[in-house]
Amino acid sequence: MKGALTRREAKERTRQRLLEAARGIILAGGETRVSASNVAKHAGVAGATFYEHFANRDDLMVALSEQLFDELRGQLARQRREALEAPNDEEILRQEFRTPLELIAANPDLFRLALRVRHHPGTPLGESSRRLTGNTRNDIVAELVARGYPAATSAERRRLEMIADIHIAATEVLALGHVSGRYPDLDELADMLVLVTRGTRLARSWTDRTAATG
Amino acid sequence: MKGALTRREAKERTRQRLLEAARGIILAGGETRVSASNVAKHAGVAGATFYEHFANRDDLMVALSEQLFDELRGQLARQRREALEAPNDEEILRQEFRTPLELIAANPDLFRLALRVRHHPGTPLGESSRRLTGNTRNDIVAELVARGYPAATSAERRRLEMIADIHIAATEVLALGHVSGRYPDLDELADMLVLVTRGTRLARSWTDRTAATG
DNA sequence: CGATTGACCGAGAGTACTATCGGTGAACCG
DNA sequence: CGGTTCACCGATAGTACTCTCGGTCAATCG
Repeated sequence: MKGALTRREAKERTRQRLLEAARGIILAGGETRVSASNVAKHAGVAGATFYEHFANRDDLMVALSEQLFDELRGQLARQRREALEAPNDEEILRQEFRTPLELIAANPDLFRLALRVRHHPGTPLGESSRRLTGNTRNDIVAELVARGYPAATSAERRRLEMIADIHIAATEVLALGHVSGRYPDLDELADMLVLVTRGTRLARSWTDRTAATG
Repeated sequence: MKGALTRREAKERTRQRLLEAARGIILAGGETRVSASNVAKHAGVAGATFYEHFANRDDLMVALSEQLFDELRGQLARQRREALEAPNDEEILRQEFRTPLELIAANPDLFRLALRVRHHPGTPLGESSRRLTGNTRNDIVAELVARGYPAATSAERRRLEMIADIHIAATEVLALGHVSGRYPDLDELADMLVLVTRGTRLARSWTDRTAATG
């Protein structure tokens, strides 16, 4: 049962070794070093074996991208759902910022990777990273609607997206400061992010005045 | 004077052709296609000629990085200085957001490039992009101090950096939405960014309570 | 004008990677 | 147990790139 693996098990094990090798290389910041030959070398298999498991480099990247960000996406969604069940007071809002901050702080390499590849169009990693942000934005918009923000007109919905974008961007930039060592205290970051919501909250009372400000 | 170039002029012209070719390739999103041979081909010179002008690929990237972001950095600094001379009312704050938004909207490829390379450590483009953000952050911190935000303790100065980070991140994420076609109205974006400052402004009255929130 | 310099070039050696092909031996199956 | 399958491998053709070297010829200089 242990020393004797079936062929199928052995092959799956090799595939995971290849994925792990690629994951290690890429989280260490070596996107460009993720080549079929280099991944095979790190996984301890011959170069030709790589092509028994993946059609080409891109095929590996697709599989890896999903594996890399899927877990993070799941955790974020779950934490957000849990927070939504609680009463709607200030401390809960604060927790809603704390949990993603903690998640990021626990996975700094993965977070840096997400930032690094986000604006790379046409790459599997970029797609996956943007999907993560897109999901989060949708969740936040839904929550804003639940909190009573207007979403009747397209202008109002666009504004909710803007607010969500700002909340995400603010969270990320402070989290980056944290993993870079500049902002050590997560509580302070969460407090600051709550203040941001105090500002964006004011948009709730905007009348619909499509570009009629000047 | 026109058909007859001195040797020095001709060489400088070839160098600029190489830089322009590289610029074109890179702004089109082809970082990986910026190779000595490809740049030479696009510039219409032989591959060997590349090495008459640059020691290697990285040498070109250093020169290109400075050229690419220096102009932008200069424009940003100038606009910020102009805005600071005006009286300190709401409309001026709004203009301080509008001008960078307009600058970004006028240079979408350059903006996307800056985002794309920002988190790439050890590359000349990354360095240059981060230097741009760093300058902007310093400018904003200085302005916050001028507006009366406390900056006596290191905790207070750190908070000013956090606020500056948030203002930059919010500006950038909305600008990205604009160049992506999601947020067409720059006025609306500027209004939203002013609201963000209404939130972060509340941190001005924080007493110094180093991680003493819970 | 005659000699020299140097900007440019073609050719090519060296390197790294992709993807394929035929072979090998252990797992698998009847 | 004997034949078959297939996961893995070594070798290698093909591609793209880096960087160098020696040659060419017009600009430059005395």
